[in-house]
Amino acid sequence: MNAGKYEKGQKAAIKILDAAEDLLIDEGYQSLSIRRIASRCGITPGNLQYYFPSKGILLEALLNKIIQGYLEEFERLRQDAGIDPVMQLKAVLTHVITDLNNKRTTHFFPEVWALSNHESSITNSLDEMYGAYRDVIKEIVIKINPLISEERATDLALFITASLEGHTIFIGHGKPWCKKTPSIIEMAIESFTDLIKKGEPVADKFQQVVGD
Amino acid sequence: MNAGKYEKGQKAAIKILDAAEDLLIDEGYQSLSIRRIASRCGITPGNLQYYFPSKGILLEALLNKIIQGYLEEFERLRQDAGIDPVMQLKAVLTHVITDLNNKRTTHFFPEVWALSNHESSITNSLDEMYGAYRDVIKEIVIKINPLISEERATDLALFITASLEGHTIFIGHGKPWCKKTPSIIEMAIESFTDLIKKGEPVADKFQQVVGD
Amino acid sequence: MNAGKYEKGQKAAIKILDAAEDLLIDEGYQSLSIRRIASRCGITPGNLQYYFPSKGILLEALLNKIIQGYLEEFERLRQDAGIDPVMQLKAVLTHVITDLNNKRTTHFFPEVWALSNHESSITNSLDEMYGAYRDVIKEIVIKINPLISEERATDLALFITASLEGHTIFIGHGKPWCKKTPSIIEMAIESFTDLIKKGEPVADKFQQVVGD
Amino acid sequence: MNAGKYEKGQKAAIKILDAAEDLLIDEGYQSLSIRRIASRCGITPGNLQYYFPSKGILLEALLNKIIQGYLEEFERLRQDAGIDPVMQLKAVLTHVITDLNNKRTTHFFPEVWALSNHESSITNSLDEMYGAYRDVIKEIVIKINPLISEERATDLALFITASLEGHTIFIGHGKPWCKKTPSIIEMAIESFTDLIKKGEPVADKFQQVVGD
DNA sequence: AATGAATGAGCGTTCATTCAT
DNA sequence: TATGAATGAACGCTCATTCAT
Repeated sequence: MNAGKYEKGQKAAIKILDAAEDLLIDEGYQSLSIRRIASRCGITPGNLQYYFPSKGILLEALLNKIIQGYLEEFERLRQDAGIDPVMQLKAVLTHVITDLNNKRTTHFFPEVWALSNHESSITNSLDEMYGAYRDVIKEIVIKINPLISEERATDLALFITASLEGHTIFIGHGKPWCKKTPSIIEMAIESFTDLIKKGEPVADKFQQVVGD
Repeated sequence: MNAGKYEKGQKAAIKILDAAEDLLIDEGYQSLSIRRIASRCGITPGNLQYYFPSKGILLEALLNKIIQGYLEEFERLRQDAGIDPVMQLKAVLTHVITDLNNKRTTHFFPEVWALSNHESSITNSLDEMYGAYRDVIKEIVIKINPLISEERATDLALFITASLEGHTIFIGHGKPWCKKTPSIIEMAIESFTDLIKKGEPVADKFQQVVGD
Repeated sequence: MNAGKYEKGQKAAIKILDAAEDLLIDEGYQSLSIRRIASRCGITPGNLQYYFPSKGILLEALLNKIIQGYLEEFERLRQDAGIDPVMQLKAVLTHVITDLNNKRTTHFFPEVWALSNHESSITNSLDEMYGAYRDVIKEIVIKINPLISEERATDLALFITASLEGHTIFIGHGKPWCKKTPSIIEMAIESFTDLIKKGEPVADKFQQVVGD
Repeated sequence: MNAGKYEKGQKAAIKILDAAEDLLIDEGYQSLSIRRIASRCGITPGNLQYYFPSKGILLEALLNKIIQGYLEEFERLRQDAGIDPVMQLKAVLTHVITDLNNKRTTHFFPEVWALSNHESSITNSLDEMYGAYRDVIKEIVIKINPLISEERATDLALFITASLEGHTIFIGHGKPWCKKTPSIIEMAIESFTDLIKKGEPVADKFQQVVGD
């Protein structure tokens, strides 16, 4: 990327990425063409390609930019750690689930989920973001139940974050179940807290039966 | 749709939809062009368009075909109702989560999630499918906890199915957390069963505190 | 053409030509495709091509059919010969100019004028029709002014009919000068009658001056 | 239109319009495709579309260009006003009728007449041109017969210009009556001059009869 | 840093036509 | 007679990209 060498160029690069983001959110990846991005920010395709020599490069920069926003948000969530970890979990869950209703969140993630199945270049950035996300949750999990094993905490964080992502499709922006958001938040808090407090699972199916 | 009235034509229509499905799964919606579908099944674009006069019509037929498969699966799950509803829930969760690892499931859903944000024609079929999915879960929820209200059952079904969808992105085919599938299944069973058994939530945060 | 061997086939051929005519009038030659004609009369393109093996053949049949209608009209005009040839001229002019307002007349002729510049197969039918048209006028011209030469009568008929055709574009169906039709009729009657009565022209410009 | 801002681009845009005009004249509107125009001037369809983003835009530019030529011609005719208005009328009629024999005139107008019946976007430019055309004639009409009413002058101009257009089809380039052009000119001069000099028409049919 | 110009490939779609059934 | 099926070419158009200026 040629961006960022001079101030003017930095501004132009940002303008391009902003236009690209708007386009991606508004009309989906199928409509994300160099021409349309360029025309959205009033420059020529040739000029755009000076900043981002190929569409792939632009896409990568775009994803990193958006993901960076979420990473910063996760960092903020981590630092908002109150005294009571359960309250912190509630706060995080409430925040994250509520955020699903932002058009940006609702529209951005399905696009990258789909893309990442076919373009491995995208997978890495996404994985990194989800890693940071899980770390926030994992930290809280351990605070809530310090006796838990490292691996169990990892698994719980995976289970919790993955479950939350699933709600995007149902209670996201413009989705038919929007009004159920409070109920979803309540169930999430309830079930995840219980699950964390329970700690380790019973070892296997046989024991499960015996345990009953 | 001009789909085959002779046997030969029927076969061709099926061949087209199969090729389209393969292409969608393998390379994503961005690569799903009439020309590529046609060349995949060795016919000309003109001939393809004889069967599916527009890309939109083909896409609709394709989605309905795939979704039909899932609908039939849900129907099978419902009829596999054993004596013990908890065991049935376990079976369904195990089946559904395991199925996330099928390449078809892993790749198909993110594509339609993304599409449905921008093409409302797709939303309907998808909603219908998820409705049937939720009904299967809701039925089991009520069997497990007959005292539960209609609305709570609905909410629980929404919460459970949405959560499950989220795992697609993490333990699906080719995803880095595949090996965690058994753990995810265990946590799902554990937490969803508990949540269902608990029944109605306490009304709100204030009452929560008071109730304690 | 395979049409006309059996009654059923004749009907089908007529149905096709009627649909083709409607389409030509409504949407112009650019929209006159085999497929659209076929779908207009509820048959398949393959079946249409049984009656009219190629588009050119269909077009020729279509033009002949329409032109036949005008030929019959001209024949009727000729036979409506009253006692007074001047009155007959008035009647013919009034009829012909009024007919320009028929959508069929307004739309059909520009299409064939354009076509005949590039497809000589069309020119013949059109020439034949205009020949019959001129003959009607010529006959009246001679009746009005029997002293006139054969050639002058021919020229006058050409001048009159050509002039009339020109009004199609201005006072035809949907044209901005429709309401001027009565005035146009009056001027046509006035000037053509005078011109006919005047008889032979002065031979050339020099004589014109001398003649004065 | 992206028409050339550099000299090179300007030339290309002109080259495109010239090729388009040639093609329209030579082979008719049915053959006027982006691809054929592009290949006629040795560029790619993509490049052509850089200058004229859609076929409609190109067509509009093409018609305006051609019509502009005729508008300028009419302006020249107006300014060639000699002392004697009758002589000016003769000059104009001679020029206009003679011009019908130009292939461009013979072929262009039937195409746009046909087009304008189905594409309203074309009608406007054409109407404007004919308006200017009629104005030239109207001016001369008034000079020849100053006692004439405004409305009568308008009607006469309409009658004259419309009549002239009609000859396109019969004495135009390659038409069978070409050799009659001098005779047509003579009759046009004769009859139009007389008609103008006569002035207002007798009021209605009854008076016409009585008047006789 | 930015534009104008150009390419070549691909897109969805329509077309006249052919032919087995 | 009539349909269903298939072809191959062309259509208008958009695209990512390149490059001289």
